[in-house]
Amino acid sequence: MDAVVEQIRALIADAGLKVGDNLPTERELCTQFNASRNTVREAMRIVKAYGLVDVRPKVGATITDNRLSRAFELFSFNTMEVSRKTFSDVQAFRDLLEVGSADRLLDRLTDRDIEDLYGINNRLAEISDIQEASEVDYDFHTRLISILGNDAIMDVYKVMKPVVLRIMQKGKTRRSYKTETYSEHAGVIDALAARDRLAFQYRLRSHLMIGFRNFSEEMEAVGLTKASA
Amino acid sequence: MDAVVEQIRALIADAGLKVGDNLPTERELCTQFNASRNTVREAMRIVKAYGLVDVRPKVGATITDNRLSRAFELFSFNTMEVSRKTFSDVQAFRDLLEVGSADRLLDRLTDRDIEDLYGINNRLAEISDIQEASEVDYDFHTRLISILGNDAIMDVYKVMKPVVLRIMQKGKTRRSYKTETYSEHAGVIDALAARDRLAFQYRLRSHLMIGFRNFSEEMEAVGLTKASA
DNA sequence: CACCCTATTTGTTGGACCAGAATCCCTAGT
DNA sequence: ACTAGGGATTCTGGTCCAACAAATAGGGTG
Repeated sequence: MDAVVEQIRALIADAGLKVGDNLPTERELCTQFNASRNTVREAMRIVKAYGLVDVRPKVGATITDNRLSRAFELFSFNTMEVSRKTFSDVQAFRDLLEVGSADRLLDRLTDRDIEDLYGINNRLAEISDIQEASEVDYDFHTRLISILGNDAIMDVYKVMKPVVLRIMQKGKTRRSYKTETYSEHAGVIDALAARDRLAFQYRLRSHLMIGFRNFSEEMEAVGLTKASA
Repeated sequence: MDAVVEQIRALIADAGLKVGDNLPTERELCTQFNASRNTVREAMRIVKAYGLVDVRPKVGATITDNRLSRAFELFSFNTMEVSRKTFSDVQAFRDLLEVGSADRLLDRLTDRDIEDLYGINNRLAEISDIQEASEVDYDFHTRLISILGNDAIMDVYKVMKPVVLRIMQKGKTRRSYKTETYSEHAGVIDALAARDRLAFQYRLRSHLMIGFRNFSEEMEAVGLTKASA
């Protein structure tokens, strides 16, 4: 089996396959490697897990390079012992990612982005569940990051999702997301639409700080220095 | 199938299995998940590829934690060069992390940090191997990041290490790290020591750009202009 | 041009057998 | 009677096979 994995790797290397090219079909690989389809499939799953190929029905295995994504995903399996320091580190990280990338963000910003952001934010008005509201909040920030077009940053943001969601949920227990979170987001988008970098950074940073401050007080009040897995 | 992977992960988490414990046998998991053995096996290969379990004949799947080493293995595969988009995304990410955090960096900077950075950089002078020089280069930037005291950022930087090393190696093939890399680093540290934020940002950004530009030319020379999907 | 149909390919199932490691049990020696 | 050794048994992952389900790309038809 490991031999088949090695053969697939060798095939990719020897054939000089580039991103976008396709591997032979599973059944072809069976005859080529003198192995059963199950064995070839198991090997292919490994190669896929390594982020080297993307396999779709009817189309086969296409060469990709998602290795960095996989590497980050490995950390999402983390035991997730969410300490207070983890929260504060993640929040500082978010500030760096979202506020710090303002220049490039404005460079790449399109009208479509602004529409989408308004659309996502409007979903907040029709929600009555904190859990769901946090998801929307997360979607908003993810969509913001996506403007950068940087897969590495997106992957990292996705990995942090569980922690970010917890921060958001805690932050929303003490205030109304329908008014405060909504208007804060709207202010951020308005600044974007006006291409006002300073306003964007100020409002976004304030938004991040407010949520986290509420969350911090919450933690101290309940005495939660550690959370679940 | 992906569902089975998720079920296995959930099983590990919910049962509170620790390293050294064993999962149920494949056949047991079949009945438990209502899936065929082949499907369970494919899922198990993925979990194994993620470094979460170590599976041996007759003994079953034992919980382990090889995730970090797996993350590095992803890139030690010589089957494929890291894609250009991955490189450029990572480099942009580094710029954001290192240059963008200048404010907080200067806030937390201590004399000890500066000493350490000079010390690391001085190691460059006694090195004749590009591989080793890249390690020192990486150590320098890691030490810089460490000033932030942010574990989340440090973890991300560590995961990117293989890619960053490749960028550095490529960048060093065309110039002398003993003179150029060394003096660029020294300039960055000097700016830090003088608490000159603008100089720090300018020099660090230039340093990052130079390495990447050299690398880009290298790739184009070989004809690798294609990006990932 | 839009719609549908078919052939191809991956996804999943159930079964079978093999090799080897762990375990149990029987035997022989003390 | 007790223990150590060795062999038989059993259990488990590893591989293979044949068939069907589901998805979909690509062609054919109106």
